[in-house]
Amino acid sequence: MSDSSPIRATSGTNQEGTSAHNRRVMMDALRLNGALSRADLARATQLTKQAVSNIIEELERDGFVVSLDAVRKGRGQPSTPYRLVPEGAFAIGLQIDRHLTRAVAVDLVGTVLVRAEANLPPDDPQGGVRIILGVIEGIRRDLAAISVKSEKRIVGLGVAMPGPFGLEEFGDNKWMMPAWQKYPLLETLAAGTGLDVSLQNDSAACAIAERMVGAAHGLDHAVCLYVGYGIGAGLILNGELYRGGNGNAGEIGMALLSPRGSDGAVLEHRASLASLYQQLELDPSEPGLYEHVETLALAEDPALISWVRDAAMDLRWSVQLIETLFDPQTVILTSGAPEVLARLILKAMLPLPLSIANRPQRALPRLQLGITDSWSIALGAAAEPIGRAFDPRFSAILKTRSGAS
Amino acid sequence: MSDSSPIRATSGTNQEGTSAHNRRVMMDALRLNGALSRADLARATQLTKQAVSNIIEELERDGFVVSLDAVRKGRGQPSTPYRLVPEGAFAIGLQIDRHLTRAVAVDLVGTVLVRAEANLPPDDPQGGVRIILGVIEGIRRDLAAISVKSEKRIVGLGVAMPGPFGLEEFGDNKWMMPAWQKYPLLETLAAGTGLDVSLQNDSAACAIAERMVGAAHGLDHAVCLYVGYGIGAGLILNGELYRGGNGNAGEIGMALLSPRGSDGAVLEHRASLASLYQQLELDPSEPGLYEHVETLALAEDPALISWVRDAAMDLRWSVQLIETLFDPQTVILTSGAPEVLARLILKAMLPLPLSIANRPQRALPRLQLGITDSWSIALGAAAEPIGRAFDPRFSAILKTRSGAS
DNA sequence: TTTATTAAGTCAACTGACTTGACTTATTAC
DNA sequence: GTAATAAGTCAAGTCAGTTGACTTAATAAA
Repeated sequence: MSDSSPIRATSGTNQEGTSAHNRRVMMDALRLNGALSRADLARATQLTKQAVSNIIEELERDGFVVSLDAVRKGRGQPSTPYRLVPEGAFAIGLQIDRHLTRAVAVDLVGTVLVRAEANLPPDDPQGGVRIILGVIEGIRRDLAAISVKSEKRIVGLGVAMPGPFGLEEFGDNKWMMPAWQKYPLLETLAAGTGLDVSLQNDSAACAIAERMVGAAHGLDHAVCLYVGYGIGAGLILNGELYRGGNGNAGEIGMALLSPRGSDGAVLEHRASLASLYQQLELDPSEPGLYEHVETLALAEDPALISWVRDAAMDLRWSVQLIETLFDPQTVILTSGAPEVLARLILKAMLPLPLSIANRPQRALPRLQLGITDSWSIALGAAAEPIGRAFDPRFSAILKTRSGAS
Repeated sequence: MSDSSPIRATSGTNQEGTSAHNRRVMMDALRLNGALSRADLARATQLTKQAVSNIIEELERDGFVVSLDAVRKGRGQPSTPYRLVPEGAFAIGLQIDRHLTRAVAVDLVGTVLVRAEANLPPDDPQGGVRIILGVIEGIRRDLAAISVKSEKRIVGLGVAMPGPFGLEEFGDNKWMMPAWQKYPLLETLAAGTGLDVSLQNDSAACAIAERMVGAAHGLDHAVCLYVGYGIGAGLILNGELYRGGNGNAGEIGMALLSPRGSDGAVLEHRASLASLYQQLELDPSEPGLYEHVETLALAEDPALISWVRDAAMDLRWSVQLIETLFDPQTVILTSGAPEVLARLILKAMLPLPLSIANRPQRALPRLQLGITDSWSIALGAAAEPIGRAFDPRFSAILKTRSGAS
């Protein structure tokens, strides 16, 4: 059938959607609050005790939750708390960078169980994908050694790489990895692994990681400012990653620094690690770069400190911008740089400019340091399929179009 | 019961939620596509013909939809299209500004049926609210004269006024109307009208209006740049107004123009109507201001044109910022100014700077003019309760906490 | 040491919104 | 004319959550 109906509408839903949502709600509540009894869950989710009982029973049968010892607390029958079973699900996360790839396997609660990395030939997606598939295979083997049933419980493969995606105008930007942009990466990986594959940019991955196990845990409105080779903002809005109309929301590195600047200078020209490398005349493809920068930061190298001071000026402006436009509960600074450097940058960014975030009673700091670990992007990539499979969200309730052809 | 449980969780749902969602989906589909048959609706929403039939029957009984004449189109039984009944619901919208208030009544499809305005005493919420309640009463009387059943079918009262809300730090900004910020406005209006009351800022109201009947109709990602006494961005993200963690998202007028500017200049210092009035030495409280500005704009007054040129520089920067951070399908320029002036500003903003919105095949212009009508804010305010009552959204599926006290 | 109170959790029948599959109706194409 | 096609209905079926009574197990009070 070549029936391409122009009618646009939101999907309807039915009992399946209800049930799927309620399962997600249960698991989300356990993730957020730790162990909870059926009665606790009933109160928290507004469902009846009976409904919760049925759902928990099913989740237990499916291996997603287990009961703990009953606890006595005051009058009444003791309650039996339930908690998530980490081995209930796994996901694989893949970071693809210019010169290397990192892959991790995580479990349902976001613990990294296996990790592996490999170098990538520059600008050669075909060769790169061969290497990547090998790495993933290794990860899966190691994971199977840890948990026998893991293969059946892998919910997906998340990929993170530098964005933006789908543009052709910015050909001069080396960090966009043009060769990779044109390559049918997702399809190839899906075919090669048999897994559902999803794609995020680096900063989105960081944001997802922060929400699952970091500073944004349990927050519904948080922005993750990622300072890497480029600069991006990962947006958690209404408890979910926001991607924008074309999947490129949050590309704050491309924000013009000033309305009047004739040079068209953008944030990442001055505050990204690329600009640091340039200023210090370092070769980004050099293997020992990370350690070298770490050493310089520890030694408070004057040239590096000078860059930090300049970059921090621009970054504090970008935080004000983020607060002004998104009004998040907190902004999280993450980076592909060593933790020492990230701390130096954060310190140099304070005090922050006045913004609508200056409110009398703040529960959270305006700016805080996120996960500073070179595996955080791969972790975030892996967290995405977990979230997609288990977090409560609108799209999970809706019926999905089934028939293809 | 003083039971303030610290357990946080998303609400669960049940058949009521399913049914409520599906009703909303039907009405949304009819709003977006015009008249549709039951079979069309079934295909579009993925529900079965039978489910659609039941829901439509119920909606027809409740007076939200009616059938049209059957239409023959090719082989098969002719289909009976249904459309929304405008008189199915009404809402009242209220704009509160420094010196005046405007109120409108709209119907289910966003047609303005009644309008009224009145002057407000400056900085006197108590006296102001008395006037406002009188205006609303008049509106309701006029509406009842048009549609007998209207009183039973008013779904809410939407209020729009300049933001941001809930801050105390920016005491010097006259346009924030500090006296009004402290006054328990919503409670008083709810008590005085017996209606559900909601609050938005001006730019959010504009965005809601654009989505219901303007340039953002049917779009899920659009940003409305509102140039009024202040400047704000109304954010439609994932098909819904985004409010941020504290309800102040989109306050782009407070964005710092540059990381290095020692003066802390923000966008609305230079590009808002307040800055225009200041530069032309006009008194904002003068009654004939709107017409005066219109005359100047029509005459292409040099001083005004000079301001337009300067403001446009800053505004095109802000559009680039919006595109970079939100990646919307389109940006809509709206204004409290006369249409001539808005057109002058828009023209002066072109060409727009390079951004991620420069994509090969764009369906929509990057920037377009929105509703330029001094009643658009009141219209948007009125559209909010309609959307809240009838648009498909996540929160409408979830169970709501019932018991209080 | 009872006995009352409180709270967790289960049982079994019920409800209601969508689904299923067969059927009716009304057109057009051959 | 007859077949094909599509809209829409009928009536029984399914299933997830609801309801209200009940059971269990603990603490507080008499």
